Order: sequence, then C-alpha cells, then structure tokens
Amino acid sequence: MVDFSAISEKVVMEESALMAASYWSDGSSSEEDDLLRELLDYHNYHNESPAFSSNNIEANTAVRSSSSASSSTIFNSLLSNIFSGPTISDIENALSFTNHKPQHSQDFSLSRVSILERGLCKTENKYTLKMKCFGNGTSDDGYKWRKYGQKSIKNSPNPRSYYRCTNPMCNAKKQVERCNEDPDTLIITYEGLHFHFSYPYLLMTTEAHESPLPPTKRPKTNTSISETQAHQGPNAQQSDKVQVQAQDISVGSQGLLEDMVPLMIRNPTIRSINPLQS
DNA sequence: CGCATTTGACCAGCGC
DNA sequence: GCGCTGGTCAAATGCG
Repeated sequence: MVDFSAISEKVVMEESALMAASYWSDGSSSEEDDLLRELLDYHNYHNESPAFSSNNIEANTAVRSSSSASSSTIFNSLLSNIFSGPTISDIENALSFTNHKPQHSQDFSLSRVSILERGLCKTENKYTLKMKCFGNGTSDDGYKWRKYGQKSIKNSPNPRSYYRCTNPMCNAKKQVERCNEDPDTLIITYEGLHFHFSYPYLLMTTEAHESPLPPTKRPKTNTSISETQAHQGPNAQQSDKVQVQAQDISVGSQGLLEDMVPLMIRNPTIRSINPLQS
C-alpha cells in the first residue's frame, strides 16, 4: 500500500484552481464575489482539513498583506500560492520518501513498490497515475473510497475496479486497473474533484477564520470524520494536536511524518526542517 | 447489525 | 439493428 494522498491532493487543488481560474477568466466582478462568497461559505462549513493548515497561513498572510485587495486580487494570491507549490519533481521526491518510510501497516509490509516506472498525466478532466507495484500493493491514496463496480476484462486476470469517494458531497472517482503490457504496473485514473478538501484549501481568508462557525451548518457526519482521519494517518484521533503541529511545522517545530509528507509536497522549503533528514 | 464489497444486470454510446 | 464496450446500479454476500 502506498500513501498517495499527497499526489491526489495536488491533483485536486490544481484542478480546482484551473476550474476556478477558467470561471474567473470570463466572469464579471459580481461573479467573482459570488464564487468567493460561496467558497467562503463552504470553507466555514467544511473547515475540517488540518492538512491544509500551512497553506492557511500562507493564504492568510497574502490576504493580510493587502487588506484592501479586491476579491480577484485575493484569489490571484491564492492561485499564486497554489501554483508555487509542488512540482512533479516534488511529487516524485515525496513518492520516494513515502516508499522508504517505516512500515506502519500490514498492507504496506506486503507490498514492495518501485518507482522505476511511474507517470502522472492529465487528459481532459482525468488524471492518470501509472505506478509500478509488486506483490499485493494497492492504490491507497489517503482518501476513503467505496467500490461501486468492477469489470472483468476478457482474457485478462486483472479486472478494472471503479471507486467513488465516500463523501456524498464529493464527485471524485477513480479507476484502478493493471497495465496489459506489465502486470506489475497499476494504472490509476482519477476523475472529478474532492471539493470537500479543495474548497477549504483555496479559501483560507482572514474573515473565514474570524467568522464564527454557524452551529447549524456543521453537521458532524461520520464520513467527514473518517476522511479527515484518512488524511491524517494513524494519529488521526489526535485531530486538534495534529492541526496544531501542522501549523507549527511551518514555523519550525517538528511534526509527525504523516503530517510532514503532504506539507513537504506543498512547501518544498519545509524539507529543510524535516527531522528525518537532519 | 451495519457497512463495505462482490457481481450480474442494465444502460448508453459507438462502430459496423 | 446488432454487437461490443465502458460505466453504473442494486441485490446478494461477506465481514467485523
């Protein structure tokens, strides 16, 4: 089992930004305000992803530095934060890092993953991730998926599986199949957006943090809890602590490995304080 | 018992 | 229209 949460989050936030950017490109200022308002509302509603904490700080800094900025300026700064984040090489580095971390689950111990062959490409609204995986390796990317279908392919021992995000407000899907030429290679196709994570990532404005959460707008569903836990790894039950650590990491403290990997992906400069590399 | 997975059926799109 | 294929549905089944 390989933790691809970092990659999937990167994919999600890039696609979200692209989507929003295209929306912005021909939109009027009122449309911008509407979308910004919508996103803010959504963030207030789903302020549940500690993994985005470091970027919260970045976004807040950007916003505070221009208190009189228009909504489009705010959004541009957010976009800038997003696109100044991880590159493909960052993803690859994180992959290597992830694949060398101590085994913490039985599934992971059963699989030996090689990065000899991997690829991340985008076709229309789909992202295809190609990875070489020996043994019983699966494609655990950190999100909680529900399998809703499987297709047996003629003359092939490797069926194609269809997964959908368990969050009912999320339209993200993925397919997992094996490469015909190389049975050791998994082809994972992501489609759709994890809006419940990408929205909070995009909009971490000051007002979003300062405005109190409407108590009636934040139902605590099991799904949201489980997804948050899935992102935080085995220490998920310490959600508050994890969030504090993630924020502290950006100012120099040491965090858990499970927290460091996604943060390193988004903020490559954080690697300099990675305790495992010192 | 509740939830996730399995699996055959069903549907739509496409090429012939 | 027919057959093939990809994608989805939903009842059955498994599992903790």
